Amino acid sequence: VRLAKTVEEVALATGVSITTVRLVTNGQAGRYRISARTQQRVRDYIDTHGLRVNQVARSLKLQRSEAIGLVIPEISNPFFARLMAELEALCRERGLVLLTASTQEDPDRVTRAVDTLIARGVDGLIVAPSTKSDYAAVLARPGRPHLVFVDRVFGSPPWIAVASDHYRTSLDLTAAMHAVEPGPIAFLCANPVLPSIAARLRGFRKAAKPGDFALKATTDDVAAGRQLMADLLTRHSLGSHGVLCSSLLVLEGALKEVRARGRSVPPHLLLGTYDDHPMLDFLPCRVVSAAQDIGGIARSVLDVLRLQNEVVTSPSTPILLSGTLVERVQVRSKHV
Amino acid sequence: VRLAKTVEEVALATGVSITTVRLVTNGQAGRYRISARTQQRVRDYIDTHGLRVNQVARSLKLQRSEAIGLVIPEISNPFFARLMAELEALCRERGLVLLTASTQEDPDRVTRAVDTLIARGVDGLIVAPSTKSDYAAVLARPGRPHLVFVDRVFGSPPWIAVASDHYRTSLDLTAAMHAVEPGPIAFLCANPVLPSIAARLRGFRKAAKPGDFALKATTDDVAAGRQLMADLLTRHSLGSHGVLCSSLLVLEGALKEVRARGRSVPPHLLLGTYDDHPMLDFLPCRVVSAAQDIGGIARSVLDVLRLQNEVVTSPSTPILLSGTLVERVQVRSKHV
DNA sequence: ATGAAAGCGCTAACAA
DNA sequence: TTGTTAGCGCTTTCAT
Repeated sequence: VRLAKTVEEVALATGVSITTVRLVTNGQAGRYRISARTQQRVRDYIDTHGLRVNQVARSLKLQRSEAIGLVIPEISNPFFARLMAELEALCRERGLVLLTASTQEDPDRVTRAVDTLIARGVDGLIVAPSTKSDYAAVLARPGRPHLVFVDRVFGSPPWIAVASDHYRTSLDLTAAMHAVEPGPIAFLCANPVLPSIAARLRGFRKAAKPGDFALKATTDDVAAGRQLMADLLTRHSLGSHGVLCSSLLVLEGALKEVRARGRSVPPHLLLGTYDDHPMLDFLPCRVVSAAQDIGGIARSVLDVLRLQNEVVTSPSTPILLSGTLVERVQVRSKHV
Repeated sequence: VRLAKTVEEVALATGVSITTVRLVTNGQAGRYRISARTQQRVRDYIDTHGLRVNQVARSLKLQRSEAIGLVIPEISNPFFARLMAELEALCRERGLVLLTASTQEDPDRVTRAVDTLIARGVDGLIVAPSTKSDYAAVLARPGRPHLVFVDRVFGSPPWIAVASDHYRTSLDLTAAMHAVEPGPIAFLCANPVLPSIAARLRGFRKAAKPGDFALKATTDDVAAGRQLMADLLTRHSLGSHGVLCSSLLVLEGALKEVRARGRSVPPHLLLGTYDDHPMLDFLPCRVVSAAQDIGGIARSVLDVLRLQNEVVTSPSTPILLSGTLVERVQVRSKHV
């Protein structure tokens, strides 16, 4: 591995001052009329050895870090893991570094994470909040990093937010399940206090047919899924309904419960879930899932995030991206 | 949300100098005999308003950032996602921030990522390298951040590395599959140039019985899994062998190929895979998987990572952690 | 018992 | 055409 040289090393090696090196690399060489020969010498050296400037000192001087902060509830949630991956890739393209903090859905930790990231001088903040809180303090102060909310749109915030259009997706997903299989649908629904879950529930109710019903939990995790499936099985057998899960974690829990009872998933079962994952291929039954456009969300977020101290634009309505249905419902021949 | 005040704001509000505020908050108040009354006033203010020091300036002064860098091939790989989550949690406990860069298995990007992170002043580096490269330059320079390798142990490095004991795990996993089902095992093996894959292959060969065989690919991704399964199916039917996949990505690809052929997974199939994932619950067949102790790896890494400019300890052999077999092989009753 | 001041490495205006 | 310098906000030593 050849590690890049510092500015000082370049200056020493080429026999010019540190200022000259920086003028050349900043493209200010023309403005200050550094001689072509000097420029070439510096450039040649850097081309072969590389250049690494101390970003800490640079950040202090410029009051700008070329870093942005991401605050998410949980890295192990596949949605947030992918969101983070997409954002990281986009940031790298733009020469930015992404600082990620996870908060385990603890509102206190969200505040602390935001504080930590501001202390580190991030140029922008992307936050998936756990509760409806007043972040006006961050947004109001001029010179503070600009903040964009993602995934969770509590109420109609006067600040900018990017999320999937869960309501519409839910309409489509419910309709798609009905199209595949006329039987009734049981909706295993995580805590509808979360706005994304609430939107999904509204969409489901709107598209529901007689016989469809929802069971609700008080969290959004695997345990909630187990509980919901347990509730369902006390009243019905698995084959009698389509089952729609409000998130992959709920689906995981629901199937864990089935396993725990020593049962297996009937191949004719119709399963629906929000969010998509390659491992849904593993399921032995028919599955309709609603993939979020995570790449699109990441791009939108970076588009609206103002990294310079620009004038914060006036309050705006949330940016909603539509998802894509993925149907794994083909009839499969018997085992290979 | 109440965001913390800066040192200057605290000093102004309490009517003392910035120095005094810092002496109090650094616990140096006794040494410099700040009056109890002053201390109390400062503390009270901070207790109610909070304090946020500019970490960028602090890092520049102290030549220490309380941040560590993590360089991984791919965030979307569940193993690395979880490793990152575990490291992030441990770092937060210790007041550290984790900077993560992903490199898509591109050795150039690894070097650039290391450079970027050093430029940001990280106190330590954790790297999952993509190839065997000479990182001696990083490790040799005194005053440079200490580097620990994780997951990938190329050769017998003269520097410290932490990984799972893939060889032993592979022995156990192969043996466990034979214990469940006497039939032969086909090992779908990703590119064995990766040291973890190579170790798994060695373990498989050691524990293999007559009739067992390995098919090899040239990458470690979903496409490799599809190809390997395609190869297998040209020669054999799915029911005739246990199938052992060298990683979850290979398993994903293998099952994608089965689906693409319009086939389904026979319930009596015995599947084995390295790495565990909750969604393995989704599979309709018997599964034996080998979970890595990712939490243990994260703890080990942070234990051996020297954040201060301590004397780098002498070359050491890799730290190998054992995994845990997870068997999903119980006979399940018919569908609920 | 508290404040003043230097210096971390960089940038950009200004001096030479 | 190139070098010198002030200052970003903090820590730490020294002066008051």
